[in-house]
Amino acid sequence: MKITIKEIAKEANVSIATVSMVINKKDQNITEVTRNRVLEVVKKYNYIPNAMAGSLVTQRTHIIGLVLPDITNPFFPGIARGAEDKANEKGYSIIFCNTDDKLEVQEKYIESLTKKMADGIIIAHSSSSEKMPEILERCKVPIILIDRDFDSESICGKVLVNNSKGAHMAVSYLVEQGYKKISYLSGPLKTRTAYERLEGYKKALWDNEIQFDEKLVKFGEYKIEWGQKGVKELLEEQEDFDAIFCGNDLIAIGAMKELKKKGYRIPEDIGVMGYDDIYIASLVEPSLTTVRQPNYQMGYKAMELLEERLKKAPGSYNAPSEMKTITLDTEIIVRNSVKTNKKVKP
Amino acid sequence: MKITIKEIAKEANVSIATVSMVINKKDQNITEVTRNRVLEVVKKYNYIPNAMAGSLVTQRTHIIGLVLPDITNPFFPGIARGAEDKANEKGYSIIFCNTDDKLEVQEKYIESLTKKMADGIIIAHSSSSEKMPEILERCKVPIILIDRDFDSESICGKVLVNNSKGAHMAVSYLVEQGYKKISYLSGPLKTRTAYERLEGYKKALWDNEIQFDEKLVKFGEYKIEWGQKGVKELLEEQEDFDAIFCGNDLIAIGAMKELKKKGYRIPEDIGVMGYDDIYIASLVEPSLTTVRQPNYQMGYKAMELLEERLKKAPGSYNAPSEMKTITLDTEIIVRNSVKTNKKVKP
DNA sequence: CTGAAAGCGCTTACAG
DNA sequence: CTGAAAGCGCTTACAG
Repeated sequence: MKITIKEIAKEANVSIATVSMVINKKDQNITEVTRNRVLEVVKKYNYIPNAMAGSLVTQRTHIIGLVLPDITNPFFPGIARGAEDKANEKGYSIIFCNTDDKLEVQEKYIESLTKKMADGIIIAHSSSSEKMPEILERCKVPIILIDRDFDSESICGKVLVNNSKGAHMAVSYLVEQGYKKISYLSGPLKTRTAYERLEGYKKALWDNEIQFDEKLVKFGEYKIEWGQKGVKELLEEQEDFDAIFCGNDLIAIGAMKELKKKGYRIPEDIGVMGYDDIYIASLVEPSLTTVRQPNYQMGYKAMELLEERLKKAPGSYNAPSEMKTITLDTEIIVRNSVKTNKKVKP
Repeated sequence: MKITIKEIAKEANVSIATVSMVINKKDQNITEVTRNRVLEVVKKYNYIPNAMAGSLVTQRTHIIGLVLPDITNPFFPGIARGAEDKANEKGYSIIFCNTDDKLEVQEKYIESLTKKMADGIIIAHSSSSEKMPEILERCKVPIILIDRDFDSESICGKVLVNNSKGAHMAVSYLVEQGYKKISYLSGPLKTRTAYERLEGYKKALWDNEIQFDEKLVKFGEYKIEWGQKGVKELLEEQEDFDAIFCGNDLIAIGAMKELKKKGYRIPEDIGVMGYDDIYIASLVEPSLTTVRQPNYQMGYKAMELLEERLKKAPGSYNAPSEMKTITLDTEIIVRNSVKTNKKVKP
């Protein structure tokens, strides 16, 4: 069936050791002539070495496990793509797994990855659980955490997003545009994102010497409907607001819909900021200004971190002192072509 | 470092052959006592066998390559998820690759998968190329094609979508609702999808004894802007139409936007059908009726096909006679809560 | 019912 | 500069 190193060696009249060296470019000590002879035979038979056999002796598979809740959730493809790009660059392959945020499933995948001798694991850990599954604790390979923070001895790196800073940027941007009474239509407070963004919102107000008014902060769901409802509530309660910082893009879309329905112009009358910069937002509300999550970067950086770790000797993997955390910043995407008339004077 | 079968065997006072048999459940011939002794030691040391070592002798890695243009394109996560679910069910892992529709990249990935001894490959082949890359032709493992058709000896299965039938269903649905002058706002005709959907559109008209009118068919891009522009054109040209079948959801969104702007009510005055059923559509136009692509099914079925093939002996893989094609049907997703007043009488 | 041995396809000291 | 040999961690006939 498939041709092996043995056949190549025989055909080229050299030992398999020589073939191996030529193929792996460890051939400083091989004559030009021999090398070429080998290379020719390799080409002639389209010989592709069996990496698994090699892995068995090198103890490196160049396989990385990427454990995500669900690739179908628009949040994750960017991460996957980033990780895959970096992996490819460095000669790694990525096995991906969908856990649906279920701990048993996650455990099963970790075990499968362990069996298949993955060199490392990048994981967006299930938020639902308070404790790291035992199997991860026991896991012998380097683990990089993404997006969701978590403390554990066995983690060798983290790549997180600065939600608080993102919110701070968003609110500061609104202030810069001249808005002063900024409402926050948040997602559910029990989510870490909502909480962190609330912190950023408060800090931005503080930094700009704007009084925090809790009546302007409302908690709902990360859905379009909540954006509509939230705006309705604000209007009904006759709150005095001139801008809305929305917990995510869906809320922003809902808010804009409702505002437009009531006859407000955006951003002239009322400013609106989204968060997450999902594809949909730019299609539905082409003028929506949003905070973009660095998803691609997150995946890319995670893989980068992992690769650096893997360059080291297997022994020194999980020294806790070696833990590295990267916190990525978000970015403001301004799409408003219309100028607000609330611009502050320079 | 990691414990091996040798240690387990020694600790349990049996040979490694026995341990292997117990672990792989080929233990019909092993005494209850021996088995338990082995199992105990396995548990004690949390022994997880090295699958790669096994693969070397069984010639099966239980790794499948999934080659896609770009996981970031909303069309693909569903496919990936479907494939992964089935793979997981059957004990396979999936390595995923993004080719960006570039042939060189695709070749590189195929080679990498070959090196890593993937048992099979599921591929959405780059549309840009006319010929199958040589490396795929040479590829020794079973290959399943998804979404994009292509002829090649080395293909052992295909999972495609019946675009023509999908369009037929969509147009028939509109007819059923009482609409009679149905326009088709298509994507670019050079794409296979646009062409096939056009065929379905024509056939549906024919089957319902409606005269085909080429002035009602317009080709543009798969974008919101084209939906708006297309409607504008139809109105300006004073075409007589009472429904629009749109080439995809984005076009449908644009069309609905424009129609509403001009004061038409949907679906009372004018019916609109989308195609693809992307997430965005249901958010933006909650009442839009669409044709749903069976993406998840496509991935799932592809993996199923592959797994069946892999159960057979390695020798019989690529017999062309064994080629199986699965054509999946689309599904109409009706979201209109409002009833059209054009309903045909029963 | 269980074990000794061969072998999967490589890499890597080590000798020469 | 190149080859013989050991070994990576398993599975699988084959003996007994």
